[in-house]
Parts: sequence; C-alpha cells; structure tokens
Amino acid sequence: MANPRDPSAAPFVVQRNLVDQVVDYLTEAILASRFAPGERLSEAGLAAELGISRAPVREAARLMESRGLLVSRPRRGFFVRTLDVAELSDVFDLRIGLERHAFERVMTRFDAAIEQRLHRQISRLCEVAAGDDEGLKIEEDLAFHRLVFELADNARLARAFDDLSFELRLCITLITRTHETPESIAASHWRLLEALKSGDPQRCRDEVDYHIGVARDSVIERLADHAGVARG
Amino acid sequence: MANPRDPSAAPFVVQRNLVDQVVDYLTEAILASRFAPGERLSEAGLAAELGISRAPVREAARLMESRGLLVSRPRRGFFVRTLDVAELSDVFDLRIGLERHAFERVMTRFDAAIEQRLHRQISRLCEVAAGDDEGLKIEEDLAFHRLVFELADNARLARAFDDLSFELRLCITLITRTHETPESIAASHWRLLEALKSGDPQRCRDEVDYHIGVARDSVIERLADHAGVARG
DNA sequence: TCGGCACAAACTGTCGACAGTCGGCAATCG
DNA sequence: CGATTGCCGACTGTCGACAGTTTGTGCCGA
Repeated sequence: MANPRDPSAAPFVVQRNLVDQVVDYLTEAILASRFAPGERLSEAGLAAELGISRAPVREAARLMESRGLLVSRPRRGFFVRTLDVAELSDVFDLRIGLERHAFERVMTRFDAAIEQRLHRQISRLCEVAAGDDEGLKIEEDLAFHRLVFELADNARLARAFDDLSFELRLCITLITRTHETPESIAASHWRLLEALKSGDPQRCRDEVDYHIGVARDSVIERLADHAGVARG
Repeated sequence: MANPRDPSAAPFVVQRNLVDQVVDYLTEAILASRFAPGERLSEAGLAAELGISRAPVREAARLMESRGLLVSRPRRGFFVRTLDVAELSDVFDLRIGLERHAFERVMTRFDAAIEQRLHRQISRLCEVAAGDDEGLKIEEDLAFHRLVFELADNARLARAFDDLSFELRLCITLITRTHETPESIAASHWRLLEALKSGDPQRCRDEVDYHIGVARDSVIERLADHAGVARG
C-alpha cells in the first residue's frame, strides 16, 4: 500500500474550480430563500456580483438545472424553480418508490452493524429535534434517509435519491416549518428501524409509505396555506 | 431559405441552439459506438470537427455528464462512460424499483383506453421483433416501458426513467445482441399487460421483476462474454 | 383614452484568446 | 540499466467581446 498518492483518496489541496463554488453559492442562496421562487437570474448580474465571467456561471446554472433547482427557458435565461402542488406530489410519490426499494434492499442485508449506524443517526436526529434549528432538523432527517440509501449498496439508486433530495429541500424551503413534535419525529424513525429489524417486507413497506405520506401531506398542506396567504 | 425569424411556425421550427445539436450528435455517436467506451473527448477537437466554438461543446458535455453518458475528470476533460458489471447491475436494480412503482400506478388507473395504447405498442414491438434491426427492437422495447411511465401520470417518475434510459441504452450498446427470440419478446410483454389487466399487484410485481431480471441477466451475461473476449 | 408600432435597453448565445495545469517523453543521475 | 527530474505539447478553465433576440417603454394615431 503506502503509496502517498492514492488516487482514490481525496486530494489534500483542493483547488476548487469556479463552477463548483458558484453551484454551492447558488444552492445555498436558493435553499435559504435569498432568491424568490420564479425569480430570474441574470448571468451577467451574477457574474459581476461574484467578480467572475459568465462562463462559469452558465455552467453552474446548467448543472443546477439538471438538479431541478433552476429551470431555463431558451433565450430567456434561468429562473428559480417553482413547484406547484402537482409537481410536489409527484416528487413525494417518486420518493416513496425509491425508499420502498432502498428499505427492501437494506432489509435483505440487515445486520448488527447496519442497525448500529441507523441507530446512531436516529439518535443524532433526536438530539437536534428538540432544538429550534429547523434547517438542522431537515438535514439530519434527510441524512437518515440518505444513510438508508447508502446502506442499500446501490450507487445508482443513491444518486437518484440525491437528485431528488435537491427538490425535496426545495419543497421544504417553500414552507416555513415542516415537522411535528420532536417526539413524533423520533417515533416515526424508530418505527422504520423496527420494521427493518422485523424482516417483514410488508410491514417495512407500510411503514415507509406512512412515513413518507405524512411528510408529503405536511408539506402539501403547508404549501397550500402558504399559497393561500400569498394570494389572499 | 431558413429565415430564423418565423414566429408563426415557432413551436415546431424553433431554431435549435447549438448545445442541443451537439448533444444529439454526441448521443447518437456514443450509442452507435462511434466513440469507444472510455475514449477521451477533446473539446477543441470536437469544436473544430463541428465548426463551432468550444463553449457549446462544453455545455453539451456537461449535460451529457448529468445523463450518465459522459464522465468528467477535473482538468482532464470528458470521457465516454464505461460500465462495469457492478454498475450495470445497479442500473437494472434501480430500473426494477422504478418499473414496479410505475406499473403499480398504472394498475390503479387501468382502463380500456390504457389497455389499447399498451396493446398497440406491443403490436408495434412484435412487428419489428421479427426483423433484423436490433436497434429498432431496442427502441420499441424501451418505447413500451416509456409508455408505461407516461401512463403512470407522474412526470418526475417518468423523468427518472428517461435519465436511466440513457444508461440502459449505453448498457445495451456495449453488447452486440440483446434479445431472445421474437416469440419470447412478444410473450414477455403480453404477460406484463395481462398482469396489469388482472389487477393483482403481487402478480404484476412478480411479472415486472421477472421481465427486468431477464433483461438484466441477458445484458450481464453478454457483457461478461464481451469483456472476456476483449481481454482474452 | 387606448391600441399598435417603433425604438432602446438588457440579456443570452456564441466566439476567439490567454494562462495555468496535466500527462508524456527524454535527458540525467545513481 | 532503472529511477528521477525537467521540459514540452496539448488541453482545460476562464475571460472579454460581439451579434441577434427578447422585453419594456414611449410615442403616435385613432
């Protein structure tokens, strides 16, 4: 072993290219609602704001379009993605399909090590659930589900979830608060782990459907309120 | 001649931007194996070959990277995607997850109109299955599954399948022939339609699993042969 | 007062160019 | 003779600029 330059290892000194930096900047800005949904993003304006040329901005925007955070209209430029109730419903429906599959795969290879990792992540989620940082709750919640996909041992499946995650975050960003009480958050995830442990596919599937269904209904309900307020 | 300013015909005769044209060009070239898997693509070379500048080529390549047909290495450029057996297995496993979900949704809204559309598509598939055009068989086969996703009435789900389709085509491109006899192709798809018609979720799911499983095993087996020949 | 037309501003799509970096090759040293 | 180092070519990342298009505005006529 001991080759100091292991190509698989992360580089020590990362010279991040501008595109990645712009992607991070825009992603953070959109998810923090610093850009309004539907707002037009000017390439030149962003480039000037960041002190760079338009080329990296364009590439970053294209990348974010593929992630579903921006949409482009030919000759019109890029706009912050908006989600109506129908699209939002589609997103959560697809999530159900993906999570059912991931949980099923995890169940087939469930063991003590997997249980421990999931246990730890739920504990972490419980810790932040009692606090006030809504963004942190969301991230730890998604981190649990991301862990499930990682444990499902299918990189392509995990990537599909990652792609969807950006849109999920966008859904959640559209509303102010998402979650139930800390107790219900914890209980819901513990039940998922118990279902995995049981080895009963039907029970696991039902639990996933319920878990995602609750999240979907919560987001949809609050989005409806939001839209009502915005237009009322 | 083609005056680009013709608003009356706008929806159909849009002046396609260079990026889309390059995407089509590269996609066709890769899927037709005119570029070898793993081959490096030079931006400047492609730009010169097509008589355009590098900017549209870069954007097109980035788009194709998000579709999984190219991979980029920082400061090295773009390479034609290669798929090993593990990745290929992942792709088909994700496909099973997506198709299970799509078929389930179609079943819940199954009616005569849906049956007719699927029936027609299978008939079309049967027609070409007897011929020699392997590419056409693949396209009509995928068109059937694409139709199922369309009938599932979830745009995000369909997009997930479309994304996967590029990689599926890439899988299939890696091998010369994919399919069984015309009879088995037909029978396999008719059974899927029958399963949908039965309204039995478990039967439908089993049929999907079998259908995709056969395709997966076929591709994997032939890829293994291919690799063996290539390296033997 | 209102609708249509023309002009102007802003922006995107595309281009050519430059600088920094990476991989390969050859000369050099042990 | 093998390993290392420096150099060279090729290429990517980034930049500034131009042309065509779209949007918004103001003027003119009815």
